Formats: sequence, C-alpha cells, structure tokens
Amino acid sequence: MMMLDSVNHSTFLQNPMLCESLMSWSELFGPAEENYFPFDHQAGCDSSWTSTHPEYWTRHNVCEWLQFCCDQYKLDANCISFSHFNINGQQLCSMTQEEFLNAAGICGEYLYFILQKIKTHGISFFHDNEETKSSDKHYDDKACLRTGGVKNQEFQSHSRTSLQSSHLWEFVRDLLLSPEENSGILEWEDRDQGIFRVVKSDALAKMWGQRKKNDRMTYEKLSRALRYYYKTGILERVDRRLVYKFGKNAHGWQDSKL
DNA sequence: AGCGCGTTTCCTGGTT
DNA sequence: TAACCAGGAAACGCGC
Repeated sequence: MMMLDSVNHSTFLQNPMLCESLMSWSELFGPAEENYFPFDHQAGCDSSWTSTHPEYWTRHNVCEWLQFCCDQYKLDANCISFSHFNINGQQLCSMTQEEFLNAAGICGEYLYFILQKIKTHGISFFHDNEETKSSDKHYDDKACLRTGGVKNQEFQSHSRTSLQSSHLWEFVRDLLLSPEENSGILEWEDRDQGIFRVVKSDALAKMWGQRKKNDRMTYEKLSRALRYYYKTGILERVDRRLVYKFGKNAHGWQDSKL
C-alpha cells in the first residue's frame, strides 16, 4: 500500500497513475469500498489544489487537499468518511459546517475551518505565523490553525516537498514518472516490466543527496542502498549496468491505468 | 532507553 | 583506468 506522503508536487499528480496511488492511500484508512475515490481522468490533468481556488478544484484536488490536511494536521483519517468527499470543489464549497461534521466528525470541524480560510484568504492563510517545527506537529496544530496557521514556507514545503517520497525507491519511481523533474536522469527501458535505466548517475545521486540534505551522496552509495532492495523484492536484479527493475513489492510504477 | 528500519558510509573484490 | 556491481559490516538518524 502506498503512503500518500510519497506523492509529491502537482506535476507528479498530473500523472493519472499516481492519482491512483492517492486512492490507494485513502484505502489505508478504512474499507476500500467506502473510501475509494473513483478515478477521475479529468483530474489527471489538473493543476495543484494549492494554486487553484477551492471552487475550481476537481475531485482529485479535493482528494489532495484532504490528504494534505490529514498529513499536516494529523487528523484522524478514521473519522473521515472519504466517500463524502468524493466530490468536486464546487460541491465541497457548498457543504455546510454541519455536513462537514457529518462527513468527518470532529475532523470535519477543522476541515471546514481550513477550507473557509483558504476560500477567503487563499494560501496566504498560512502566512505570517510563528515558527512551527514540523517535527512538533500534531493534532494540537488546530490551535495553530486558529491563530493563523503555519508559515508560508512550510505550507509550500508541505504542498510540494514533504509529500515527497521518503524512501529511495519511491523517489526513484516518482522521478521516473515525472518527466518535468526527471530531465533525462532516469529512463524507462521496459515500462511494462518496470525496467529502467539510470542515465545520469551523478545527477541522480546529487538529487537524492539534495532530498536528504546530504551533499556527500554519491551514486556508489546510492546504488548500495538500491541493492538492499533486492532482498525485499522492491527491486529485482537486472544483469546490465545501471539497469534496475521494480520487484513485486514495489507499487505505483505501473502505467497500465493510462 | 532500546529497538528496528532504511539507509549511509566504507570496504574488498570482481566485472565491463 | 574509470565506472560500475555485489554484498558484508558497522554506523547513523529517526520513529515508535
């Protein structure tokens, strides 16, 4: 099951396959039938919810927003009836506070509050607040919300960066699926089989190093980490230089839903 | 405080 | 010779 925090950036979310990963994430929080977000092909081409007024959000954007709120504010996703949020932005904006409460209990209160703030102030809602360490984030951040939210920088970091892959293989996968960010660093060799090639090994290492805030990262070390994935079935060995293959325990890389 | 996980770092030795 | 691969060993940072 793919954690949503491994999905990042709006450009990634333009990929319908990753959109499906969002659904998988939602399945984490309860029975699949109830929480499943039907795939919206339209949504696959949307811009990020962060750059769009809520009224224009698609179902996919709503999904993103919901995910962000859960992730950022540690809302108990078990309280949320995701099927109630299988709606577009217009429908979301027309929901009353009571409907939010019905749909998400106590979390609905905060979701409603956050939405109203975004509707009226956009993401500036998150501006001008006291320094808030992300490591300290917890449910108590609702207090933070009431008093103005997190810093813009942090907001952006959460809408772009911290939703990014925490694991190397997810980072690699997401890079493969993001032509914009990939820029020739990785290349599919056989997409159906999940075989890919590292084209620019140094660039890959550098990018991974940036992600981990480690400027001493090298392809030599990165590849050692990749080789550990052979044990766990995340990757399978391919007997060619710089070529890897996703294993049966890797997910989210398939292109079959396009 | 201790533990497990996912690396990171280093290394030896082998291959392309 | 440089770049890469295989995998052991130990250290490390982090979350629980």
